Amino acid sequence: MTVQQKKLIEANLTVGFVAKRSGVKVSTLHFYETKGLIRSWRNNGNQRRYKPDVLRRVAVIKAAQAMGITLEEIKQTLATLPDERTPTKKDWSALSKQWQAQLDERIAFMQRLRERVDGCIGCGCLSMDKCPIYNKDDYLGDIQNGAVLLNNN
Amino acid sequence: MTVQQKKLIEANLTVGFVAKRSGVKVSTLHFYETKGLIRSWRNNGNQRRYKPDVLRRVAVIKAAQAMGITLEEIKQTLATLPDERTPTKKDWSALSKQWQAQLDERIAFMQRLRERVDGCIGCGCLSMDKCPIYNKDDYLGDIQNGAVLLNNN
DNA sequence: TTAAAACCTCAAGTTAACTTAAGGTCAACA
DNA sequence: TGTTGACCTTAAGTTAACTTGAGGTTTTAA
Repeated sequence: MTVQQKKLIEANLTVGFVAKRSGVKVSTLHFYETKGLIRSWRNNGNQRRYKPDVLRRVAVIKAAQAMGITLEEIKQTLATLPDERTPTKKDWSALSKQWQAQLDERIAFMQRLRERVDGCIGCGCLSMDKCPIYNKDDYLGDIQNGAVLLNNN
Repeated sequence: MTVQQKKLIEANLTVGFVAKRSGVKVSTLHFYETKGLIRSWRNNGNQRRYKPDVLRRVAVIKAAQAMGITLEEIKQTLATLPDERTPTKKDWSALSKQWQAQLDERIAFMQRLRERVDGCIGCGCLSMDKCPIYNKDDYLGDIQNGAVLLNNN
């Protein structure tokens, strides 16, 4: 049995192990901890140790980010998970529900935007008086409080 | 006839006018200019003047941003517009086509993500050995080069 | 037991996309 | 003709989400 397998079974994960398994850097885990998104305890030598469910947490954080949710919002939502016990299926389900709705909204927004792009940006009405694209009340109002997609490469 | 109407007709827009009409700040227009996204010439008193099509350009920039396209990418795409003449319907159409495809991709990505969130984050398989969420090759691979949505409030 | 690998903290750096500030010039209108 | 509002430039500040570096300690494995 390797050390890592042992660690896994003992449910007592090192930061390096969590980093490798979750696909984020050690520095990111440190960072998430300072932001209150994940938690750890320390061993005798002051090194971080994690419960296995941190992996799910990180996965959820990443998924939520990919949906366009900020770390701050994610933190808020993760805070609704139980503090004392390990989250159950039901707990994670509730999170999923919250973000589902947001995601639906964003998809709808993008679809409206696509129509707009198709219908308006490519349209022939280059006159400033007539083209709705020139009217920010009509056009940008939607975008103002909408979503922004970014590449994270 | 107001001064602004006059300006419009003379096709010789001030930065303040463009800012108001396009819904961005004057500093943003300055910024876009330094980034090569829009252009202006100067009057005798060294003040910026714009052609009316700058309004469409800014609108297009905003729309593209809302689709998750970075300013750098937008710049690349805008560079395909003709330099010498005012862009026509056809020119803008071509841009629209390029971004349509990207937008479609992103929407599809989000939809996959939603399924994933629904099926996986909320699922019961909290075991690290079995749940695909713990396997970054299977799960995070998609996200790695995917999109990130942010609020821009 | 000892050297390398992994870990620690804290401060500073990074990128995108802007915004704000300071200090000065120009233009519009009463 | 003055004064207020619009502009100008340049530099520095801002926010999110991390990353990098320096200098030092702990663990692991041969």
